[in-house]
Amino acid sequence: MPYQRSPLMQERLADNRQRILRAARRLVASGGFRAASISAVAAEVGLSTGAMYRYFPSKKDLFVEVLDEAVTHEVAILREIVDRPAPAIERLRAAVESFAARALQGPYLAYAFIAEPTDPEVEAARIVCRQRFGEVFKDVLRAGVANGEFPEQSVEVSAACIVGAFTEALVRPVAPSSKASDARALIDAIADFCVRAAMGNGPIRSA
Amino acid sequence: MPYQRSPLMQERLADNRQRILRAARRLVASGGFRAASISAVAAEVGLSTGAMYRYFPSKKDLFVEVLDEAVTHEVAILREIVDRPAPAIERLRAAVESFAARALQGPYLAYAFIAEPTDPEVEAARIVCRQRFGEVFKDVLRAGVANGEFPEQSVEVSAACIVGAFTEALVRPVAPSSKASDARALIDAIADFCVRAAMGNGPIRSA
DNA sequence: TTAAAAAGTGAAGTATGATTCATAAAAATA
DNA sequence: TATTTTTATGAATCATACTTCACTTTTTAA
Repeated sequence: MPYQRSPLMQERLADNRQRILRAARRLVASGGFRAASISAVAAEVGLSTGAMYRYFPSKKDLFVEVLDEAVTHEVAILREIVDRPAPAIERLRAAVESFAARALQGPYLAYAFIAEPTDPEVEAARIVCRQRFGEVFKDVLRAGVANGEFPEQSVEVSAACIVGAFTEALVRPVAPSSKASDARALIDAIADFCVRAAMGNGPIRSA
Repeated sequence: MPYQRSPLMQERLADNRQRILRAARRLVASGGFRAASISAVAAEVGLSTGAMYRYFPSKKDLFVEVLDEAVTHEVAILREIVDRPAPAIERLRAAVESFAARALQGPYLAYAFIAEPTDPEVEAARIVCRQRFGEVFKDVLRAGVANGEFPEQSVEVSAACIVGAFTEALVRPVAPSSKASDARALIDAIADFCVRAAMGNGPIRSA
C-alpha cells in the first residue's frame, strides 16, 4: 500500500517551502541574519521548528538558498539593464540606481548578502554572490572602456568598489527617514559618485 | 593593613590589559569577531577566562575599546595626511592609499570596524567609527569642492562611498596573493577609483 | 613569617539557538 | 473504516560561548 502524495498535498508542501524562503528573506531584510533564527522563521510561517527540518536539512542550507534566490533575482534585473543598447554611462547609472533603490527598502538584505559574516558554508555562497554582482558591473565597465567612454582602469577593482560604495552608503545608519525625496537624493548622489568614478576625466576619445 | 599595588604589580596589570587588547585586535584582524571569543583571547594572552573579567567587565566593553583604539589610531594617521598643505586630490589619494595599505594587512579588522554586525552596544560604537572615518574624507572633499578641484557633490554620500569602495575592494576574497606588487597594483587601482569619483570631469574652474 | 587582600583559575552556571525525537495528527490506500 | 505512511509538533537534547564563583596562588604589609 504505497503512499503517494496527492497533487493537493504536493502543492501545499511546495507552498510551505516557498513561504519559508520568503519569511527567511523578510527576516534577514529587516534585521540581518541575527534576526532570522529557525524559530523566528517557523513562527513567521506558522510551523513548528521541527517541521522546518522536513523542508531544509539545516539552517545553512536554508540560507544558502535564500541568498541564491535573492541574488539571482537581483542579478537578472541588473543584467537586463546592462544589456540594453545604450551608452555605458547611462547603463551604469541605471544599474546603480536600480540596485540602490531596491536595497533601500531592505538595507539589511543588501548588506547580508554582500558582507555579513556567517558560517563558512554560507560565506562560501556569498563569495559567489559578490562575484555575480561584480560580473554585471564589470561588463558595463568593460564596454565603456572599450568604446572610449571610460578611461583605462582595472574593471575588476572598479566593479568591487562600486558594489562597496553603494552598499556602504545605503547600509549606513543614515537611514533616509522614509522620506521619498531623501531617498531619491541619496540614490542620485550615489549614482553620481559611481558614474564619476567610472568616467574620471570623461571620454578619452569621442565615442 | 591596606593592600596597595606595588609599582611593579601595577605595571604588570597594565601590561596584561594592553596584551588583552592587542590579542583581541589580532584575532579580529585574522578572522573577524567570530574568531575572537573570550576564551580565544584568554588563551592568546595566557590567562584564564575568569581573569579576563578583572580587566574588562564584559566582552562588549572589551571590543568597544578595541574598536575605539584601532579607529583612533587610524583616524590620527588619516588626519595627519588630510591636514597637509597640498592639493585636495593629492591628499585624498594619499589618504586612501594609506588606509588601504594598512587594511590589506588585516582585512577582517578594516571590515570589522566598518561593517560586521555584533551586539547592539558594539554596533553603536561602530556607527561612531564610521562617522569618524567619514569625517576625515568629508574634510578633504569639502576642501576640494571649495577650491574648485572637485565638482559639486554630496560630500556626505561621497565620503561614505569612498569608505565603502575600498573596504569592499580590500575585504573581498580577491586576496592579493601576498605578492607585494599585486598589493601595490590593487591599492593604486582603488586610489584611482576614488580620485576619479571625487574629481569627475575634473576642475570646474582652475584652482 | 603570617594574615589580609588581590589576582588568577577553571569548572559550573546561564543563555541562546540549532537539531533531534518520541509522539500525535493527517493523509492515502485497501 | 482500518492500516500504513507521511507530516507536524514541541519539548528535550546538544552545542557554543559568555559569565560567575568557590577556591588556589600570589602579593602586600605588619
